[in-house]
Amino acid sequence: MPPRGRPRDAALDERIGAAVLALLAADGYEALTMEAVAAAAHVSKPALYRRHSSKASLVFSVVAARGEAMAVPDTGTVAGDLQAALEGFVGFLRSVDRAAVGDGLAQMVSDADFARRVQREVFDPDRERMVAVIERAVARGEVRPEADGRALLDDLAGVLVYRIVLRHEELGPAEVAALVDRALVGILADAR
Amino acid sequence: MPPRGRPRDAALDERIGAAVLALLAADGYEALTMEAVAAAAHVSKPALYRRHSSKASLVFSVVAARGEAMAVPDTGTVAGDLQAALEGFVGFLRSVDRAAVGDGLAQMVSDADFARRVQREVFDPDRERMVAVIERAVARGEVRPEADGRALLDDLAGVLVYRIVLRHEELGPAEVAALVDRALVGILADAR
DNA sequence: CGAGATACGGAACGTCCGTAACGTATATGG
DNA sequence: CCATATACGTTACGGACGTTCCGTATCTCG
Repeated sequence: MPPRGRPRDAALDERIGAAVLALLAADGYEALTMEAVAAAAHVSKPALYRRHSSKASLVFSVVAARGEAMAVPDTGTVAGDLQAALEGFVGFLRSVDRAAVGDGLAQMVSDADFARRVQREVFDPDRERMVAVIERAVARGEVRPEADGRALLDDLAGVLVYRIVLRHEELGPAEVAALVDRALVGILADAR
Repeated sequence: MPPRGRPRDAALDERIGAAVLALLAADGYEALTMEAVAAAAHVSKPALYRRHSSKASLVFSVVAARGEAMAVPDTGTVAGDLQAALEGFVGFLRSVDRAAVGDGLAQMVSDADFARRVQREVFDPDRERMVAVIERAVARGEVRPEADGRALLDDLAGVLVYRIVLRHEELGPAEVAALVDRALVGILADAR
């Protein structure tokens, strides 16, 4: 059965999304206020809060909807693949508005539902795509088959978030390579 | 030469610290407001902000000053030491007020100075103490001497913060053991 | 001893988030 | 057609952070 009362106006969602992206591009997350979004989208503030329970959730929803999936590299070796993917991830983490990330992380920390949503909509899909890198390496005989690819990728994601977002480290190719080495040394087939 | 004008009253710092701890214990970080701190400490709000640039910074300063150093275990094996230390760290991360952690992380993300301070006052000292665990293992011949202990410990800290604080995972001893395994398999001396 | 610099308390202010109240509009179901 | 449920806009409000102003107090330097 369809919902009871007056349906939501889908045009408002589009205007809201466009307004968020425009304001974000113009002045960044810090200067983006809910009132400005409402005004730019020609929408009332209550209509905004009916759709998005907080500023962090609003921005996340809009950006995640437009977000592109991570590209899965194929360089021929698992080390090369991971290096390329991680450098891409590093670049992404550095390109994002820090205030937005901070607010989003804070929301994740104290709101488990929001954290699960971020996980499901952003991290899990990318991780599932990246598992192919490990599986290919196993098929090539490069990585031992009992290796836990998902756990490895989770570890790498955690370390990168920690070092780049929280510690403000400038992670260059050499540091990424060292990280890949530490992650792979235990699961490569050619025991050294 | 001593500073020019009227000196800060150290008694205020003490009253502020006591007030923060009392309010934190009573109602948690969420309910703690700057005005309540000022009132409980019999201090004006400007005096509060002269000492601490934000609520996150205030609470961090007070809590970090009372914070105890992490205990360095000595179980006889590097795996046992890491297991014990990480379980202690897990318990600590779970015992802390989530709202406070979220606010603190957000501050770290967008304020590099604050992030460095947290790093220097909390993470670095514990890490430096924990390096002894790796060095003992190297001395015993359990771990290969070229292993980078600090990098290993940073990796572990990053993964735990990511999984517990951001992903809300319930990390039991088995998961911690699996994590320790993945971290150690590459640097143990008995190549398997 | 005076001048300058800084701290203190009190009070008010600006800004922003998120919510509530109220009247109007648009859908479904009987 | 009418009752009910929900959406929408306008407006106002409450709560909290962080700042500013002002008069007063307490230091150091000349």
